Amino acid sequence: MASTLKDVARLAGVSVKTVSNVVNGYPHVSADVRRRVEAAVAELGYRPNAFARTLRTGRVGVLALVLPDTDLPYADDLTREVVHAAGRAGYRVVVERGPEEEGSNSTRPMPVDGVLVGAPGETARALTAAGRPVVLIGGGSSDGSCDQVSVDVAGAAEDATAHLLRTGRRRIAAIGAYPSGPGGVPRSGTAGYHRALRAAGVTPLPGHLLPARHDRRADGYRAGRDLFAGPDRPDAIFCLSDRLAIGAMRAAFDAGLRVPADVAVIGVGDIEEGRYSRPTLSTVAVDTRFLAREAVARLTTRIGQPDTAAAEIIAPHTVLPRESTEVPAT
Amino acid sequence: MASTLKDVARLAGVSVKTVSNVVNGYPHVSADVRRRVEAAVAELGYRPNAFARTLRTGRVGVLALVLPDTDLPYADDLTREVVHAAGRAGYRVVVERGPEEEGSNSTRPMPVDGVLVGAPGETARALTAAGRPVVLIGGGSSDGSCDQVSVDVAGAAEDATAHLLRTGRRRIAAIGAYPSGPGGVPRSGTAGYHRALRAAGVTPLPGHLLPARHDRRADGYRAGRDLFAGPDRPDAIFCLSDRLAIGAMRAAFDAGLRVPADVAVIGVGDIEEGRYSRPTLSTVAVDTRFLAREAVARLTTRIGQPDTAAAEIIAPHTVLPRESTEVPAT
DNA sequence: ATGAAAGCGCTAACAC
DNA sequence: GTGTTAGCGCTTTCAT
Repeated sequence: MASTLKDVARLAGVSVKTVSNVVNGYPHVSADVRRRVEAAVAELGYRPNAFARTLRTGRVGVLALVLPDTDLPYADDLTREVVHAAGRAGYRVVVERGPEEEGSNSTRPMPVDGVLVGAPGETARALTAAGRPVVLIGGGSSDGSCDQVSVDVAGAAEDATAHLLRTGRRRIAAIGAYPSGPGGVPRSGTAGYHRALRAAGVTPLPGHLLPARHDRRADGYRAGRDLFAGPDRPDAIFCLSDRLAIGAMRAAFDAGLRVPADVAVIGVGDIEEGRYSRPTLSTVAVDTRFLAREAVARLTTRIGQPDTAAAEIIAPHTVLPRESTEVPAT
Repeated sequence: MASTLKDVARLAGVSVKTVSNVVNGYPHVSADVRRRVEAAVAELGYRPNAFARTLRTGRVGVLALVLPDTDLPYADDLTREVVHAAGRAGYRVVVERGPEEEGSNSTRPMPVDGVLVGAPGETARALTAAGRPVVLIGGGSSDGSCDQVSVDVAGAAEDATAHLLRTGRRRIAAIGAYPSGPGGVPRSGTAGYHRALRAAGVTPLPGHLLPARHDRRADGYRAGRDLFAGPDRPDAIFCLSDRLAIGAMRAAFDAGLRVPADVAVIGVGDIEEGRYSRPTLSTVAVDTRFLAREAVARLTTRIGQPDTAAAEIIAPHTVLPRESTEVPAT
C-alpha cells in the first residue's frame, strides 16, 4: 500500500540508512545523494510511518492536556493556545476532558510524551502513573514537586471583588465558590473574595456564597435565582467564571432587575460572549497565551532533560471593566 | 520501563503467543492458562503497546474529524457527539480544524483509520489522499461517490426565512450567505432563503445578502452594522449561524434598534448562548447527535467492509422560535 | 490448545 | 559518507 523506506532506497539506489538520514535531516549526506533520495521520496509519495518510528524511538510526538469538564472559565482559549504552542514545538495535543467519559479514553490511555494537568482526577492520574513528565497548568493544587504554571485564582477573585467595592457596591455575593474544591482543597477563589471584603471592612452576608456544580450558564442561573429570591438581595455578584455570570445576569432579568443599575455582575475568563452580551460583561482576563506557552516550554524541556529543577510560574491577569459593573447614573 | 508481552509470558510460564491470545480475547485458551496469564498481566501492570500493535495490524483506532474554522454553526456540539459516538465504537477522535494551522498538522498528517470530512480543503484532501475511508458530514458538496450524512442547509434556511415571513416580516436580509462557497460551490443556504422569499412572493432587496468570512460574532456585527447603515433597513435578518446572529443583534442595539420590535433575528445551530442572550435567540436546531451517530456508524462500517454501497442520509432540523422573532405587541 | 519464528517500518550501533 | 544489521513490541502463519 504505502511505500516504505526500503522502496525509496531501492528506487534511489542507496541504502535504507541513507534515506533515513535524508528524511531526518541528518547533516552528513552528500548533495548528490540527497537530491536522488528526495526525488525518489517525491516520486513514491513516501511518508514516514509514525508508529514504526515511535516503536523505535519511544517518542510519540503527542502531549496530553487534561482539562476538567467544570470550573475552568478560560478552557477553550487555553486549549487553542496550548495546541498552538505545542505545534510550534513539534508536538500534537490530545485533549482529555472531564471526569471519565466512559469508553476508549479510560480503557486505553493514549500514549503521550508528557502531560499538562489542568484538572486533578483519574484521567490525570492514569496518564501520570506511566511516569511521564508532568506540568500543572492553571489549577491550584500545588504539590511543589513538579513544574507548575498557575493562575493566581485568589488574586483574580480579590481584584474582581475589589473592583466591585470600588464602584460602590457593598452587598457582594459570590457564585461558583465551593467551600472546598473537588479534591477537598479549599478553593482559593473564595479566599480572594473574602480577603477583598475584609480589606474593605465589609462583612459578607450569610447565604451570599453559592456553590456551582459546573461551569455552566444554567448553574449561574440557578444560583442567581436563589440569590434574588433570598432575604438579603445582593447589589453585586462576583462569579468565578463568565459563563456563570451570563447565567446570573439572565436570572437578574427574569427577576425584574437591571444590570448594572440594581445589581452589578463580574466574571472570570474574558470569553468572547461577554463582549456581545447585554450588558457587556465585566471580567477578569487571564493571560492564557502566557499560561500555554510557559507550560508547553517547561514540559518539552522536561521531556528532553528529566532532571530539570521544578519551577512555579504565575500567569498575569487583568480586570476588564465593562457595562455590567458600571456605576449607575445618579 | 514498561513491561512487554515477553515479560508476561516469562512470568506466566507460557509463550508470547498465548499471552497475546488472552489479551485479545481469543477464545481457544484453557481456563487454567488464562488465569495464570491474567494474574501475570495484573502483577506486571502490563499494557499493550499501541504502536507495536498498529505497526503490525495497520489499524490505528483513530478517526479524524475535519472541521472548518468557519461556517459551521453547530461545530462544537457536533464534535462532542462525534467523540462520544466514536468512543462507543472503540475509536478515538482527532479533530483537525480549519484551513492549515501551520505546524505539525500539515507537516505530518496523523495516521487514521477513517475520515469524517466536515469541510473540504487541504487538510481533508491530505487525509483522504491516503486512501482512507471517508464520510462527508454536514457539508453540502455531494460528490455522490462516498457516504454522506448531511444537513439540509437549504431546507433549514428556507424554514428560518419562512418563519420570519410568517411573523409578518417582509424586508428580510441574510448574513453569512456567500454567493458561492469556499470551493466555488453555491451555498445552499442562499438557495433556501431565496426559495422561501419567492414562495411568499417577496422580492429580496439588493444589498440584503451579506457575506461573512468566518462564523464569528464580529462578522455578524460588521454585516449587521452595514445593513443598518444602508438605505433599505431590513425588518428581519436570517443568519446562517447563531454566532453571526449574536453579533448582528449587538449591531442592532448599537444602532439604537430594538430586537424584535424593530428587527427580528434568527440564527442556525441552537448554541446555548442563544438561550441566555437578551433577547433569547430564535434558531434552527440541527440534530447533531443524529449526524454524529450516523456518520460514525457509516464510517466504521466502511472501515470493516470497504465495498459497502455509498448512502446519503439527511439529518433533521427544527425551527425554535424564541424572543428575537416574536411579533411585537401592537 | 500452545509454541517457534518471521516480520510490520523504522532507527541506532557499528563497520567500512 | 554510506551500508549492514539488529531489534523496538506485537501479531500471525505454520508447526506441534
